[in-house]
Amino acid sequence: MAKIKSSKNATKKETIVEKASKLFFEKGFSASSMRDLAERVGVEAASLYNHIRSKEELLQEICFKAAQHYTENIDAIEKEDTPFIQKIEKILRFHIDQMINNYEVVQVVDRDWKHLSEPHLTNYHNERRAYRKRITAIVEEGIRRKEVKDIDAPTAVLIMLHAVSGIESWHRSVQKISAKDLEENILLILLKGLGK
Amino acid sequence: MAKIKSSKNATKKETIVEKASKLFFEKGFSASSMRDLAERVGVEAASLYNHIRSKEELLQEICFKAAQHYTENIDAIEKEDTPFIQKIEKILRFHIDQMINNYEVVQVVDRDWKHLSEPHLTNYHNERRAYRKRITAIVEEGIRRKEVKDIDAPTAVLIMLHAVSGIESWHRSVQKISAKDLEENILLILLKGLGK
DNA sequence: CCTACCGATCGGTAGG
DNA sequence: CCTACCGATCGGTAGG
Repeated sequence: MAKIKSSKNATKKETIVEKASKLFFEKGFSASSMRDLAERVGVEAASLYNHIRSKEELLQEICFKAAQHYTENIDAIEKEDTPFIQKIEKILRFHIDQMINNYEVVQVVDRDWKHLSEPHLTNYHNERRAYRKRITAIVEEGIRRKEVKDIDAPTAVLIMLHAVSGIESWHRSVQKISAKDLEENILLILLKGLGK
Repeated sequence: MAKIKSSKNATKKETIVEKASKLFFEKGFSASSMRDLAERVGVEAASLYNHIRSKEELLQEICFKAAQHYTENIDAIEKEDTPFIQKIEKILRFHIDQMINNYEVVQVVDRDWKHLSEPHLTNYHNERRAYRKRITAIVEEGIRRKEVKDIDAPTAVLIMLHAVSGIESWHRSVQKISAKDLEENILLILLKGLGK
């Protein structure tokens, strides 16, 4: 409930992780240097290591915090007693919201999670697979109840999750469309299709 | 027409670019070293520079060759005298095919084009925008002719292009679904929607 | 195509 | 939090 948004009462480590998210988003994890990061934080590179153990720890923080956020959301949706097509809609709305309001983190996680080292790499990979499986189960139940078209559920999940990631480009564009309109358009396309 | 597919009569430079595509796909452009690449090609790192000018030239080759391929396809589709909803379907089929049969290149281009230096970065960015605009124009004409739902066309294009990129995960998965079934499922979802 | 090597930069540590 | 510095690795060149 207590959402801290880059405010002054954030830990120094939190500040570092936040600056790292933006840096990694802009340059990618591998092309980002600790000296780059230190400059943005406003200290010397060596000083960062009083708050973090390594560059990779930053990536771990980013990836697993995001994963936890995703898990909490799917927990809540699974518990709800609503039609399955509505659960799918809520999952989509959550991902759209994340991509609009937390896109640096989302993009870094999607693009750079492969740079995690073991055992974190395997752990993260498993979390990712588990998350997709839970969404797949919801889609499959939706199909069984005739609320969803008879499609291959894992394929549908891949499309749902990746279609939404396209909004990243929206941030850089002229943004002639509002965030709300964007959300409704995406839902319309994915739920009802492009064709008339 | 003459498609050479990693055959023996490829130039040494072509071999290097091909190996680079796979390496960049696996590790990302920035995390790939020329010594990595040299080992895969079977020579010393210094020897690569008899065939290429720099590491970045490899990325340029990959990005602009792909861009040319995309442009040729949209050229052909624009010329066709078919319903616009069919043009959209053909665009989708082209991208699905690329993602299934040429996924290393597609992924490298999408993930690492930002590491191009000027003036290539701007050139590539412009080509990308122009390509999307041409697809957007097709979607808009489809809407005008009532073949396509009345949606925000740029948003639809973002979704189309990114939804397809989700298939990359399909490669890593168990592949219980065939390429043909995958293609038909994607088209069904994007053209007709998830809902029943 | 190789050996030998360059300057630059990297992530990270020691010690205060 | 800083100065000073480490070994490793990077992209790339010289010269044959």
